[in-house]
Amino acid sequence: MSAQLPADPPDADVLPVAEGPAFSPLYQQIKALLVRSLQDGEWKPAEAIPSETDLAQRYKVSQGTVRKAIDELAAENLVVRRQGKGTFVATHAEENIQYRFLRLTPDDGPSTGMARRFLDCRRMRAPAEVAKALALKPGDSAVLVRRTLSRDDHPVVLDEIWLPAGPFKGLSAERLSQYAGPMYGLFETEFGVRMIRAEEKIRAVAADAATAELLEVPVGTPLLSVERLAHTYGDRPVELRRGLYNTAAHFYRNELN
Amino acid sequence: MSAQLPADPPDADVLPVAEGPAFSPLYQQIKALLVRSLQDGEWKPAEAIPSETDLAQRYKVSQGTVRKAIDELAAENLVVRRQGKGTFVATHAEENIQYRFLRLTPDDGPSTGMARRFLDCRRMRAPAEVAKALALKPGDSAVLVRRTLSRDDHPVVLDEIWLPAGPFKGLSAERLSQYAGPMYGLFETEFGVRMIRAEEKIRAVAADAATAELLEVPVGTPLLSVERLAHTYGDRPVELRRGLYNTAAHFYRNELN
DNA sequence: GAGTGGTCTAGACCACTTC
DNA sequence: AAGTGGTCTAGACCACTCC
Repeated sequence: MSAQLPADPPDADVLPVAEGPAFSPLYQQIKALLVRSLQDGEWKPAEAIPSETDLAQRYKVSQGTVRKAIDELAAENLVVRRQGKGTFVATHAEENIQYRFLRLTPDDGPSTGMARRFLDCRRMRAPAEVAKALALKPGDSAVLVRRTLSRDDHPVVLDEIWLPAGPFKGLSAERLSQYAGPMYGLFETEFGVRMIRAEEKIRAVAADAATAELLEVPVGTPLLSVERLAHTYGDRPVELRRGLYNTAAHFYRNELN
Repeated sequence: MSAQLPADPPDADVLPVAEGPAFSPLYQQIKALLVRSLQDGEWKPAEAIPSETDLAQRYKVSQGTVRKAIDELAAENLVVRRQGKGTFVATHAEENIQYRFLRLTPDDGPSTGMARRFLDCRRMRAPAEVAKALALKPGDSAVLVRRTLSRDDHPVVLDEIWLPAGPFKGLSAERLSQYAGPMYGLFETEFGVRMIRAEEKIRAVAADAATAELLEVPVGTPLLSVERLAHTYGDRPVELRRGLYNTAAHFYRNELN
């Protein structure tokens, strides 16, 4: 448990080793260890992690300290607590909320399902800005996926998705089409890449000719441009996505606190 | 502390009164009491609330229970903790982050200040949709404020802000202009209305003639339409705002978890 | 040094799920 | 009944701020 573990709690005259700049509380160290285990795949998505008491024994700390570590993981949506059952690794597959990261809502009624259509899936050298965003070496190759999402037979979203070719070897339009759930579910189960967190930059843009045709709107129609950079464990960027949303009958919802 | 307080903690044979449907943990009850005190103005914005030990005595619970209540208030940004100093009521005035709710970021460099210009401030009967959003009775009057925000002398945001006339009696363009900080700071200190939480609906729209002139863009330019409903304590809606953002050199940033 | 929030422990009991 | 997360307590000590 590193330098600063009390070992036997009170009045041990082993002072915490003040080794320079860092101080991190015990529960943060435990949290880091848990994240490591998640990252290493010790517990798979949708599986239960050990109980709090088990973990407390394993790390030689009190149950309350483990609890606080897990509390933070739950707040970050890395795990899900279920009273009486256990604590489970979060997953994008088999989620009731079909698209955890998609903030698009229809003007009327709640979110019904959307039909996916894959236009394209090909490998190429990553363009400079993609390489930069995904922290690829210049010359590394990337996968470009293009697809639309439709509601009631009308296309609403056009996505252009860039992925590093390395981890996503074997990704194809067929694989994508065959898989039933959300794309991030496929990434998780087939490629071992879990999306944890993302940042989006949103703008208003005019539809160009190609986009206009695919979204079935006049050229120049204002569209929402949503540029997403998604990260996996350790804040490593693993997907750059640009979505164009037709907001004639939908809106992007957000909560401010 | 209502029905379900153990009184003397373990093995009191006073069983919790199972009165129907609700069960709420002690710390939630404490939290509700604290919110009530905030709402009633017992502690003013930017003031310190009593220490955890004081509150524990006052409510006859342990310090840990008070702590958990305050933890949640801090997570909801109702209060701010500062180690060694105390816990303070959150405020929109005197905040380092000038605009807590404004998600607009310049493409280059960090967020510098924006220049405000008030175009309009007048009272009128609330239009139907405004009345509905703000839960006003039909015929109630509302205040409409219109303003722009500029960076480097270029207008970037055009806001149209609807407020219930009742709580905002005396609001005028002069008052707005004279006040230095963010508008929500004025609302807080002058009208006792604190903005706690907001929901935004975002769309892409084309600039109409009037908007185009104010934002100095060609008619038809795609703009971000940001419709915000802001709430005060108890989730009561108190502001409906529609902003039009020129996203040529700025973007709306968002974090997904 | 006194006061405040922050961490950690140990133990009891409650609520929920499963067998 | 057993196992899990959830609540609550009591007490000790640490880190930070201010005087």
